[in-house]
Amino acid sequence: MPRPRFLKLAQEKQEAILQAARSEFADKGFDGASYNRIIELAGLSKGAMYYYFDDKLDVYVTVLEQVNEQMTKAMGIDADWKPEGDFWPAVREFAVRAMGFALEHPELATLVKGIGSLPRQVKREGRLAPLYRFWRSLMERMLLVGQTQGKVRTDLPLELLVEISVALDEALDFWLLDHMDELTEEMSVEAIVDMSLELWRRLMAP
Amino acid sequence: MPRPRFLKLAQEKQEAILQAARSEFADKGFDGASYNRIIELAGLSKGAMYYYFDDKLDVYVTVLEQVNEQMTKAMGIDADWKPEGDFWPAVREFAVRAMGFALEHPELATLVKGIGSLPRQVKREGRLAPLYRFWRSLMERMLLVGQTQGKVRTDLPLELLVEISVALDEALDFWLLDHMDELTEEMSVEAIVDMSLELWRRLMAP
Amino acid sequence: MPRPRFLKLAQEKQEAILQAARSEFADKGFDGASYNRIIELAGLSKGAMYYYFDDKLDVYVTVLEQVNEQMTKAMGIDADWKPEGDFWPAVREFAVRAMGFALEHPELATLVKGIGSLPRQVKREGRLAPLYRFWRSLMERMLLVGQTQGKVRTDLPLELLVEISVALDEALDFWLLDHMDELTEEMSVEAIVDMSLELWRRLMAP
Amino acid sequence: MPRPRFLKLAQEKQEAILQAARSEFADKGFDGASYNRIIELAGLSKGAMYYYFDDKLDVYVTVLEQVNEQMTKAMGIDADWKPEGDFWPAVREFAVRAMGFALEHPELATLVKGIGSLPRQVKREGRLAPLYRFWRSLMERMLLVGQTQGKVRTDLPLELLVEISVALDEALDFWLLDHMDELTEEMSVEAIVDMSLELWRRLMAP
DNA sequence: TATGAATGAGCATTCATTCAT
DNA sequence: TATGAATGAATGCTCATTCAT
Repeated sequence: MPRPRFLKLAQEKQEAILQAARSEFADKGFDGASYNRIIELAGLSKGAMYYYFDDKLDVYVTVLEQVNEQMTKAMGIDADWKPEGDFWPAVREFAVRAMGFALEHPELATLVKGIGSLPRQVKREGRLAPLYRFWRSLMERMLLVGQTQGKVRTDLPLELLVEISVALDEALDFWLLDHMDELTEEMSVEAIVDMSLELWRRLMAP
Repeated sequence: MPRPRFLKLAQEKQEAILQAARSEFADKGFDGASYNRIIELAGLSKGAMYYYFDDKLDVYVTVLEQVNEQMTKAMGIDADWKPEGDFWPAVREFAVRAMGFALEHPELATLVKGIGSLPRQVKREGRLAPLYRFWRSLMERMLLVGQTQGKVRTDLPLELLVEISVALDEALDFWLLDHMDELTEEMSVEAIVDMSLELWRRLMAP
Repeated sequence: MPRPRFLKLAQEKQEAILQAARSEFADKGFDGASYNRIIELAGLSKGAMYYYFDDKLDVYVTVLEQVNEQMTKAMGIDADWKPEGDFWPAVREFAVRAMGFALEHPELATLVKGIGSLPRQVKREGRLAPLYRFWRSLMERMLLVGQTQGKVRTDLPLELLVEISVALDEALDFWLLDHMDELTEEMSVEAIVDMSLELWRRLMAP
Repeated sequence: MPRPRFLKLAQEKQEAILQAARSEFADKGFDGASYNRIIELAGLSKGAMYYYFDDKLDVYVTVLEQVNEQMTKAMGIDADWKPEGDFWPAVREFAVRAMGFALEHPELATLVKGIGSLPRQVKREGRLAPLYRFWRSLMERMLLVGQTQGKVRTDLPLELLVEISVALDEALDFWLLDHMDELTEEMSVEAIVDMSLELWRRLMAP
């Protein structure tokens, strides 16, 4: 965790540092990113950065946590969120908000996606684990509610449903990122979401 | 491309070099792999390696090309392959062969999957592009045949269908890799393929 | 010397700081010890530590001085101590007490032994010198008394006698540390002391 | 071990590199020595040094091995050397040669003494172990011969005898190093050796 | 009195690549 | 054809100390 010192820094300075890290990590992924470059970009001395953060991973996690916080805040959810009322409409509402956030902050989306390619151990056991599990468990809880309401199939392992749901989501994001220019003109966020949900519903329907 | 000189080498020597590269790349991915280690493992001199190959990427691509060749050979397909006869049965036949190959050569499967996490530019523009496109276009041609036969939806862009098909495929592979131990005892390759195809069919059905 | 400020601190606080330093120095030696780690362990600020002590060496010396004080107190000797009465019995009494202390506080013993491996200059000229000389002069005075009583040889330079006496002592300590487990069961402290003294007597006898 | 490449270097170059390492290690010990400084002193690029040696420890060990070789060569002994004929005269002959070497190459003596202060594990288990054991076992074999001839006591554990023998030896070396100037004028090497042996004989006599 | 932010040289090591031979 | 010596910037990280507040 960033040492508390970091949190006492002027907001602008914190943001400058995190921005430097964010763009480097988004660009190159965790391994590819150069901590030295981040430090230089942030305009700090070596020592200062190690005064604020334990190490490279610490900065990475901090960046992701911040992104996560922004995202959940923007979407109005927390760690216990579950769809309420009818399953599919509730999910749709959720998806619209998520998509909206992703479209507004593509860099952050890229960043989050980077987690996927980390070695298992890192994302499953270390400081990154809670974050990694947050989204998986969110999806899991959603699917469970769906199953309870009889809207989601129960013939496959839940874990598999989560895995392919995440994959579908990523693929769609990817594709959208590539075709953003052409799309946003002719399709509304809502239309995009509906298309995505239609696909997901196909996979999950009982 | 490997300099022609490489192809003049004794088969065993070629294979020794590629084997070294293969295991390092499969283990660590492209970025993580150490070219030095590959060279050492291959048992030849620095200079020799640079005599045979342009650079690290060149070796990587060569390895992938070889894997590709093995794979297509084992599956009895070529660059123009298309399903013949009824769409879904033909696809199933294809999938069984693909899955069989992956189960027999998990290292090679890992290797191929590594491509996904390369920077776009590398895989879309450089020497890697043809390979990357080979499978995409294979999938594309398959889907086209499906559409012709009225078995695959035509309301979404073909490219999007390809994207999500690939993603689903990878997610399944990933999950299978994780649960191999538990599965192979109770499920046959065919059963696994059927489960996968059922999912795919859901997405692709008109 | 620790700034007088340090001595005005509450005893507990002083002790907490010294304890932190003691364990780090005992563990890693002077060079190997991290001053940062000591400060962190002591639970105070960088500035505070530099407010109380000049630098790393200052803390080290202070720790050693404290150990020395404890040790001399426990052994009931002071800077002017000399054996009284018959030489060898008096020395034996002294040795028993010393050995007892070392067995009760092995960490402190380790600490003291660390001095030996410091660069000459540091231990002979700087702030460490008095301490370093304390024990040497103690040994010197003991030997002088022995010579006066005709129990210690006079054919070699006193300084050489001191040197080999110290070396023998350290070697025995070392060996004892290594074989403590096996020994303490079968040998009493007194027996160990007798063995040590027998060796020393051989070297020193006229 | 130094990569074979190193051994193919021109003698002068090898020697220049080792000389740089030797003086730095002799001066500062293993931990204290800066590999960077050695490299700079040797006039090599970073990469070159790592081309010749695995790492810092590798260089250190190489230096010590070379010293060892020089020393054993100069003394005309090998790994199996044992005193022959009457014990004490044979030992004396050996000691004269050893002392001669040490007086001629004080730097090398310092170097060897540095081993003592390394962490146990390093000197007992790693690449350094053989060297460390060479001298101990030499001493051990000598003492065994002495015991066989009835010239060395058998009432104490051999290991302890070795330990205190080594310590005595080091203490004498130390002292001699300090008083070289005053001594060499008035005492011959032989006289010094006799003094040393007299001390050792006292400790070892039955 | 006391803080804790900041420094920046230093550490050992790895990297892909070049090039004279 | 083939070698292997050589490069030097780059890696993430630690260090004891200073100093404005």
